[in-house]
Amino acid sequence: MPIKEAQRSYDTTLIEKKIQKYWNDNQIYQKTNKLRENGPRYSFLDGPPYCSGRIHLGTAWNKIIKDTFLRFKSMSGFNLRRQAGWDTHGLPIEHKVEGLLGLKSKKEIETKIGIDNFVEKCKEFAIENKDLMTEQFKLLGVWMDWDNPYITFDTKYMESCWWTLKRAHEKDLLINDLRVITWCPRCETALALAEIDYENKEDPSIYVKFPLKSSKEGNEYILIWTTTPWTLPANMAVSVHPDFDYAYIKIGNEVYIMAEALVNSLFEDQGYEIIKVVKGKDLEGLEYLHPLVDEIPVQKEFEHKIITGEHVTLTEGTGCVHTAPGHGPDDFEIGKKYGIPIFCPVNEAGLFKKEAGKYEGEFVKDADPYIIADLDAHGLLLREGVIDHRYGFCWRCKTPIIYLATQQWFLKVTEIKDKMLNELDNVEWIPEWAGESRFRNWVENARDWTISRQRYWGIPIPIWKCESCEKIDVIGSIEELKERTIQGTLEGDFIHRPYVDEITVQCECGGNMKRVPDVLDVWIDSGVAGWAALYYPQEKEMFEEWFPYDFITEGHDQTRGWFYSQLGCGVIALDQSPYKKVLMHGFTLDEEGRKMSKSLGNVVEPDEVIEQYGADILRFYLLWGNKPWEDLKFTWEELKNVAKMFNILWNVYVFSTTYMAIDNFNPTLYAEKDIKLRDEDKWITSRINSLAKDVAEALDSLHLHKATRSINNFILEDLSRWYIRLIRGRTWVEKEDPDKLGAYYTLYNTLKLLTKVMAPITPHVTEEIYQNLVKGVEENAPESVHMEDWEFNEDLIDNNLEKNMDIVRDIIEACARGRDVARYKLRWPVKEIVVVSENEDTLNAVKSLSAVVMEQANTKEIIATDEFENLKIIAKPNLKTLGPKLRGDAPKVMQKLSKTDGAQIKEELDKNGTYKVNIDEKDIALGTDDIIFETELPENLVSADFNSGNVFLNTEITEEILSEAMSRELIRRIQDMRKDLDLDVEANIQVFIECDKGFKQLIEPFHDFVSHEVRAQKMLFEAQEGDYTKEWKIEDENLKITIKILEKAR
RNA sequence: GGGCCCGUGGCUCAGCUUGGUUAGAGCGCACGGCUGAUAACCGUGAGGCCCUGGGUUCGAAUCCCAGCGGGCCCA
Repeated sequence: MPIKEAQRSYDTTLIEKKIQKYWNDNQIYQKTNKLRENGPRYSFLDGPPYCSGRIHLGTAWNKIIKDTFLRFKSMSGFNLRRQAGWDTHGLPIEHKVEGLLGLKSKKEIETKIGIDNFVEKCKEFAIENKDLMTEQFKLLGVWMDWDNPYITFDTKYMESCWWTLKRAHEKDLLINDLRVITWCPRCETALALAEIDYENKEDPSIYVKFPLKSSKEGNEYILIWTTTPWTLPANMAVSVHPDFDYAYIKIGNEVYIMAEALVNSLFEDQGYEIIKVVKGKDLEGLEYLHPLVDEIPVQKEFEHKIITGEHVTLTEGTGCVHTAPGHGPDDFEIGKKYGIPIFCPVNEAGLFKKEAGKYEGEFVKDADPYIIADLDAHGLLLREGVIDHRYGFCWRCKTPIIYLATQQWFLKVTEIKDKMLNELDNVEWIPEWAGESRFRNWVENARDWTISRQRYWGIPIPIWKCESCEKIDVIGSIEELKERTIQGTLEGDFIHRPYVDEITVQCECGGNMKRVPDVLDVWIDSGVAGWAALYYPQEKEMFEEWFPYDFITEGHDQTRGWFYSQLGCGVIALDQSPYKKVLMHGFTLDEEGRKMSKSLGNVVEPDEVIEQYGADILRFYLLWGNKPWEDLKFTWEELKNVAKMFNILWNVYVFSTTYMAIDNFNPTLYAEKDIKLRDEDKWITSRINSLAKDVAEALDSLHLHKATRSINNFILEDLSRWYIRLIRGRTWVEKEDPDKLGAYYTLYNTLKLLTKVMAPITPHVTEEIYQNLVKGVEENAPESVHMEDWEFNEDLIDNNLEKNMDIVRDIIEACARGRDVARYKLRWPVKEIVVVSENEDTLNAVKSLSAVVMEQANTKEIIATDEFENLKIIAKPNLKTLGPKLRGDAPKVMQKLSKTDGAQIKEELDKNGTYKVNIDEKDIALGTDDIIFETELPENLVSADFNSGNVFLNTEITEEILSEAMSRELIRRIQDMRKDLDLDVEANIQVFIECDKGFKQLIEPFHDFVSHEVRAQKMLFEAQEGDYTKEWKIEDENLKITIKILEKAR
């Protein structure tokens, strides 16, 4: 099957559909993997996207980076593991399903439809979304093991997760503790730090006076500031910094205690008097009255004192910090230190409990105004305002989080932190700062990880607690569970809630152990992916082959997410980091640099882009627009730009196949001796091999932007703008000419290597070209470009030739500029071009590539020299010095000089230091300062600069030149007419020309040349009937051209 | 308040690691050219306090310090 002429236009949709079908029908992905199965292993772990329903541009980018790198690795001979992964559990799906089922609260899940139905529904939803998203990824051309992914709800996967928890327990890293943690009152569950989003929010900002007990007159107060009035019911103390200065200030009849440094910021406009200043530690132990004792009777039972703590700052507020150990981590810590009861009158739904007295039943945030009003009524509200500040929100339901003291399960990350930091040293980060600075900083500040969630759709926490002796056991496998089960069945999806809740196991003490009803934080789910995806430790073989992973890549949000959870879980389970190399990539932003979000309405869907431009163009663009680790502003304009480049590539391909098809070209039929390679052929061969080398380096180091930019530059500058231009004439030759074959042969190999180089980035269009071009003629070639080996020939790289060509291009461009200035058309040859440069490399370049220069500059002769002798040197008197000296003789000297050859004057002046002028019988000696030399271009010469010199073009029009120029003008007209007729390139014609005798004479010497160029079997200067006649004007010549078609288009 | 990243023509970005001729592309704009790759393509031109201020240096877009602005993460 020979090379076929390509479709005229680049139809991405058609090509991509066709190619994807080809891959499917022929199992190309499977065959490609099989081909490499004995190669060195390279393991990759897919960060599992959440099954939310649709992929967005960021997820697309993520998978495209992965796909490109992995395809490159595959072509480089590696045996890959590239299993896709899916994150399925957790709140987001629970929310969606709650919505679908019309449930309004957590309670309704249990009361209205039951946990079993709810969990089943969540699972269905996840599967549905997984399938939808898989299709979307496939449209992008992403090759992964889609048929065999790891899924976090898979029983075996969850089993590995349980094992991890057991490991944690064995190492004493799993604890149950009362702590203040971040809590979502909407979802009624604990949240980990990684599950909190920060956004700006308006809150009340109030200053409250707490009356001091010791005050005799009842007019002394300690002043506090808070933005969460609802935490005041739980106030148990006020913290001051032991070393700061605190002032007693008097305003009117009242005395307030606050940090001296902040007095002015608060009371600047008021008259105040500082009575005394004491250290914070002097205030310790002072008792005050809770401001809301009337509303909250329980508060009467507690003592309220001033305590000291280092956490107090002077950045805002009063330096006296309202302390509620039930509602703040710092407060909790200091409360424990002072033995203050952890009073928390708020329940899991964020409603005040009975202990909150008057506020019972109220949602905390809604109680703010009542509390403020009550404070005001007691005369304890000093000031009230509004503050706009950053506040944490539940990352999925966007409810403002609150802090609550609850009993939760934790992983003691603080104890393994050092080990994690150590392991970090073994990981290679791209860019380096992502790991060395950013991630390291995050790990250094790690806290214990709250892993229990009071929800339903998740991996059940594998902790069983004895009803009699309260001992806990962590079950690490299904086998273990089976052995110890007293009650419950281990069938179906027993490992999920609610079924697992019914399984009770035997305690050592003989008692009955029941499962702790929590599920795990979803970040554990993905954190264990490294071995859970390999079903370790239940199965060992795959694990030994593939673990740890050579490479992962995710967005910078995963610093606190997957990069972290994997490292933590890895150190807990296996004492090591599960990954060896990480590329941290950026986010996709909109054109203004804003995050893409539904609320802003600026979301760009990958499908939308594919529809308009195709997956390949999207892929190339995403890897081209920016460095991978920087955020990418998505702009349609830039996409258009990339599309343009592909159009040009396609044009090159069309051009090539057009001629190769006509001539039935087959590169396998020729030996070196049958073809003639010109310098430009060797040059483009060198360039494409250089490109392959550069791209290999760029891809391997994940500098993907460098790869795409090199490719872009090669296609536009080297291939399209230069090489195709240089070989045009040769492709037009009709016979079996070694020179033409040289061009085809080179073009063929260049395109072939280019498809390989681009295959990882744009897998469809390269496959399309490969299938026609390469598979058309090379029977033994692999079935797919993606099964080709990534290789290039270093021996074919000729840096010197590349450098010379650069110089020559520069010179040819300068010639074009010169012609432009002289209004001398490129179609008209020039008599001579002189390249002048003092740079030897430049002169050598011109000499070695003179054929290229002559043809492209369209000149009859080319001269390279270090000095241009044809310049006319003009000597002029320097009137500044001569005027005063010569007075009346000055004009005479001027005249004399203008008549003498400047070069001669210069020569004499250089030799003797003076030049003598004879005027009116007397000699006047002129010194160096007296003469100014100027150079002038002789007539018919035009000059232009290039990087390392000048070119001079001789634009004198001789009879021969005019003759050739007119012939070329004529050719252009006839070609234009052929195009009007939409003739096939190889169609033959007859041409009849009516014109002046003079014009005919000019054309006569080029009769054969013209006929050949326009494929005219006959060209006569006479009027005859034809298929198409058109009148033209060339310069001042009027003529009429008639074409007669000899062969109809095929 | 802390950590990290970014700041280069109107727009999108190279260059910065390793300081050195005149800071490069593309888009857009203006002008010109080409016409068998042609619903394309090519060239020329205008357009830059390289965020600001200090410092190091013979020399700074590049290195150092401080600040400003933006982003992400955290407190």
